[in-house]
Amino acid sequence: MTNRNVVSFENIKVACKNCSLATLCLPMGLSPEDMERLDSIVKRGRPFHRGDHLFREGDNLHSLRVITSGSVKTFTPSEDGGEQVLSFHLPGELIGLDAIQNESHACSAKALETTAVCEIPFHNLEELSCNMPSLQHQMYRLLSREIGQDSEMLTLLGKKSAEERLATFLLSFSERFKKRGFSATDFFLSMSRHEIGNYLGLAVETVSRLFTRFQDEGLLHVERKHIQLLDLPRLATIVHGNENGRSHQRHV
Amino acid sequence: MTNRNVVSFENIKVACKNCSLATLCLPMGLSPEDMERLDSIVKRGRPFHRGDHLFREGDNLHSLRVITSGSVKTFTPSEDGGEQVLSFHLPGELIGLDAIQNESHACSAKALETTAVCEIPFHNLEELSCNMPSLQHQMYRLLSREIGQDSEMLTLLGKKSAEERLATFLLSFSERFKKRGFSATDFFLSMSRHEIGNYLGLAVETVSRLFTRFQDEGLLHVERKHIQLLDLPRLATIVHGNENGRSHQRHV
DNA sequence: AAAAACACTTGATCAAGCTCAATACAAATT
DNA sequence: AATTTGTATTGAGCTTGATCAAGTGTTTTT
Repeated sequence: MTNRNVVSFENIKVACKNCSLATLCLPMGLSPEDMERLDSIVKRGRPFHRGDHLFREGDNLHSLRVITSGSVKTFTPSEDGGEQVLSFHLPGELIGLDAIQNESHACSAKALETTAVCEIPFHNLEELSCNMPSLQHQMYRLLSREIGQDSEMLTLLGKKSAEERLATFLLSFSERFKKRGFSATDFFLSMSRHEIGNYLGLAVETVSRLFTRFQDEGLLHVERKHIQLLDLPRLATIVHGNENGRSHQRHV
Repeated sequence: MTNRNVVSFENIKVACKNCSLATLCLPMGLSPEDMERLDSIVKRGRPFHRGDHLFREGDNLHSLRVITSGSVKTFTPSEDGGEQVLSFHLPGELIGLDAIQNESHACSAKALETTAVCEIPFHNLEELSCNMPSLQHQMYRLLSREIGQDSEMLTLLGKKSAEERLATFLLSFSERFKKRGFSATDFFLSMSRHEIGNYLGLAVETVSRLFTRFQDEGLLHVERKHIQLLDLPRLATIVHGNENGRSHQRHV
């Protein structure tokens, strides 16, 4: 009873209710009591290092994972070492959702830098969500959001030009960093040019050339992975098709 | 008590347990009792005609919908009348899942031919799934499956050549028709060349040329919307990159 | 039945972006 | 500090698939 209120340093770090990501993360919108119930099934392991796999395609689904710090790429490897990057994940984002269907992971996940995650054993989560309508609702919302995001990506890959793709990519990160309390205009990208190109359906060289061109046009300053966005409004017009300046839009 | 077992013609038609799609559809895997509970919230309206909207982007989410006959395309319209086709749906498939996040539809859906649907009011479904673990599980699986399918589509649009895209498209329909008890090699596509191209990220002309070429190569016979696949194995090798014959594969 | 609107096909041309190749730069290793 | 390795940039040329244009066939409207 006495040490009920004595919270160790470690506990402060690890409880959902004390986590700065709570409003972006799975517990978003849960009542304090519900958050505590969720918290009771969450496991925090040791951090992953750059290049470590969080899981591999084909692995059994044990847990969904939430990034708490660092960043991760998910991708579908192909026989020959090639891959399709499916997404980049920042703190607060839930990964592994595509594994629920077959109880086995449909993609692989790799840490892009030193990365910490919360593990949420799926069977516990499912059981808990049965008795916690707010959690079930949150799961439905997160799954649905993922579907919506994929649809945007389909439009990007199906219809947008190379420069629209890169501008979209940069503004997406800008917004996501901002939501997490970081600068919207000055940040480091943890992935390589190769991974950016792979994700956007472009060759590395095209990505590199576009960075150079964007810099020449005064849209941004780039030095390796360090990006400073200098003209958000103009980047935004590029994202939305750039009606004026382009002679050829891709088939509508 | 006496007419408990007297089932009217209409009831036969409309009950999940008598529906030939039950094994492909939302009630898949539910016990007979659970299926009946699900059945109690399902509404069957009158059919849609070619070109009718099932819902429009921005509409409030009232119901998820399952196609029972016919076919549907979903798409995100853009200001100027252009659109990105997101998917084509056949009987047994659940649509509207991307609307859960914001309680409003993120895409529009249009009937490609005369189409009947079951409507499942989402709030009832959510409530029911709270008290029915098997239904909740099924919802998680279906949402997860959608995410997995979108990922495959990202690979298609990000990495595959025009001929790989069309071959993938055709084999996908072949398999889906087969699952529904139709011929895997002889079917009608309900969408236009334009819609196929839009979906696959290709110009109409390219789609048309590919159909002609595939026919010349003896892979299929095509006459307007009527497709006969003549060489499934060869189509399958095209899907998987066609290691032999292609000098240029897209950036890996 | 004719006209109009639409969908599809085929051909010719062009450009966006890929491939190949060489170089520059940064980080890691010795 | 020098070497190696990996990553990024830049240039030249080429290919895929888009665009433009014309023509054919089909469906709908009058």
